Amino acid sequence: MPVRIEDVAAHAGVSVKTVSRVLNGHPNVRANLRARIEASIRELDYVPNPSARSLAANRSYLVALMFDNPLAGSSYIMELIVGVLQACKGTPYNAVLHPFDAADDLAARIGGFVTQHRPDALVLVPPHANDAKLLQRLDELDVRYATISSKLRQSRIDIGFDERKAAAEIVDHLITLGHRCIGHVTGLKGHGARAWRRDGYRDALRRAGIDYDESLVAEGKFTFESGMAAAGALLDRRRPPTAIFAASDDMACGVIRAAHERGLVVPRDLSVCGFDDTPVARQISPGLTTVRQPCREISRLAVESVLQSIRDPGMHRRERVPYQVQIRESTAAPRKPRRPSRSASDTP
Amino acid sequence: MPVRIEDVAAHAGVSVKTVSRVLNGHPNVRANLRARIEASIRELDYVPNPSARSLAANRSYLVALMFDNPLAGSSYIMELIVGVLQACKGTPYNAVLHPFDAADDLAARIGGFVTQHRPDALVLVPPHANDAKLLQRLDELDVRYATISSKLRQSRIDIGFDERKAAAEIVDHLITLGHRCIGHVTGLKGHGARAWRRDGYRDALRRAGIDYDESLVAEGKFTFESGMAAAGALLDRRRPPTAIFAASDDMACGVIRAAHERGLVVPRDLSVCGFDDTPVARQISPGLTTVRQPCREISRLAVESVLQSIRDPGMHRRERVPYQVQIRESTAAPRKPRRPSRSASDTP
DNA sequence: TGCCCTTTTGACAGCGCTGTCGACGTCGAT
DNA sequence: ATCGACGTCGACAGCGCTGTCAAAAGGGCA
Repeated sequence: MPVRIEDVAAHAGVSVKTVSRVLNGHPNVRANLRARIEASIRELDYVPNPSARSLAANRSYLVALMFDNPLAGSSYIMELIVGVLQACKGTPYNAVLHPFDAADDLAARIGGFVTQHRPDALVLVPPHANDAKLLQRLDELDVRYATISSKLRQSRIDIGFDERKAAAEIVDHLITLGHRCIGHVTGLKGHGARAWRRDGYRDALRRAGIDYDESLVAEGKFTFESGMAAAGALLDRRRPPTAIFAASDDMACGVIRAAHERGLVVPRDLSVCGFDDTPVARQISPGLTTVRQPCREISRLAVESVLQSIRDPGMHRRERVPYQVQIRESTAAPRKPRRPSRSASDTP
Repeated sequence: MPVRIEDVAAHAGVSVKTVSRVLNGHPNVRANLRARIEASIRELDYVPNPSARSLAANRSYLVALMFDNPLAGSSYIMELIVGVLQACKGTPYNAVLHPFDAADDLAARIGGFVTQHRPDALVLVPPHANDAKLLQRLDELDVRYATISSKLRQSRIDIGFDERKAAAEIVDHLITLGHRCIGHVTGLKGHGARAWRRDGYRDALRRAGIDYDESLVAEGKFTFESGMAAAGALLDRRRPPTAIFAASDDMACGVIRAAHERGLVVPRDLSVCGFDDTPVARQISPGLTTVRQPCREISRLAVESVLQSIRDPGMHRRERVPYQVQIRESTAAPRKPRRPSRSASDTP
């Protein structure tokens, strides 16, 4: 039923092979011939059959985005997906999604996965992107991959942004507002994001000459509940922080919940900031001050890079894309001035 | 490099064709032969090459989920995706995602899309699922599709849930709490969800003997901003409602923002409920009372059904899956009793 | 046992494209 | 003018599987 490469060849008066060359952007086709063939393609509305292409060329034209299964539903992944789709648009590549339990031994199972789906390229996000054994196995299997925000040097193609600098910048913002006692809720162990964001927090304190107080740092796991629990511990201290920097928006929401439960009003009694700029940051009241993580751009670049690396296997790329600090209403100057003596009247 | 069907045939001592029959679940293979072949498949770790299959069988083994482009990033789509992936797991089918601007004339462009990607089945969500011309064109092209929450009878396979009943139920909840003056923020015109949820709102009022007041219904578009604007209008009325039912969680968040801006505390001064149970409903403070829309199950059923319809073209299916009303902290009894005379003291 | 009909199995072609390899044309250097 | 080197193009086989169709095997009945 549909038009085949053969029809195009006949229409343009050339061999099938030459049409194929034009389709695949091969050099060594004279310009006028190329133009004639391209015209025929347009005229006949020809689109190559992906299955036939895959079979003959022994490529799947598939890019697999692998992500952690329990995280499915997070807007982070959705944003990444959008970027991946953008990158595939206009190429013969298609995106396929593969949730994988991080609990499983992925390094062991990846072989089966690859022979089954034969993706031409993989895009890995944390925690998979931080799995050294997995990356090594992929190298052995000679499968191209790009990582996103991996903490491993091992990955030849990695896209991310300077999370440490961003974290420092947002903590700077709190310091500029006048906060001196700033709590931090960390991310999940093993994630690069955890260390980078915490280090940024430290950097900002150091620059401002504020002592780093271990007891102001509470363990989180990037989730709402973990943020709530961690904030509870911080707020129940004898001398609670006037501001809390949570390493993710979800956790920041948990912090706000914990504050509300204790009768605190944000930002009057507590400034809160998050990280990621997920949709909830905009929708919560007050709007959450946070760092806009350029997910779409990151995954778009990751896909573009990894596709490029198919042609140029030796390729390396380590790109940090620009981010943006989003100041909203959840951060404000602390209520009490630093010297408690001045404000005796405001406790009723 | 990898094992081919030929290897399996040799190992089992049968012809390639018989192995193919087993792979595709054809009848007319004697049980003992089938068992032997299945054993060989397992032993050799054989997985059929999808491209070769597609080419020979003239099927793509692709299910396309088409959604509206600007909506990308919504957790609704992400949930649907998860369901689609679940349904594909264990089948030879793969899911591909296709964002499409609803603004474009999809009915005209779908032909090109289909010849390009050759999906075996489509899953359509609103607004595409409500595009009569699109569905008609798909029928002409003989492409199987399933719709999700379509308002059109035309669709032979549609999965959804009883949104009208669910809306009535959540408004019942407000009435039971004692609210009599309940506002409603509608969804976007053209969506079935808009009409169903508004009708449910009306049903509940009617059952409770409360007059339907047109001026308590404000136009929304399912987005945060539209909810905020609509709530603003309702709250600035001479006699503002004591509760607002927004037709989506995003809009409910907008309602809460509008309330905050007017110095109102939720739920003390205003009860708010939403619809969908997106992640934000859990993370916002106070937690949002809403209806849990079983997205994953819906899309999973949609895919299962549409794949089934490939074998049985005459198939019809119109399934309503169970939903759940999620009561959280954003709804409470109204502050002032209905008779204003009793409460003279509480205005300072 | 022999016949016919049904069920089970296999030989073969071909899906639509690309890789290989060889033929031909073109150009510059000798 | 001759030759080689390179650039350009086409014939052909074959990627790994399934559809078609015919052959073989089984089964019921006379």
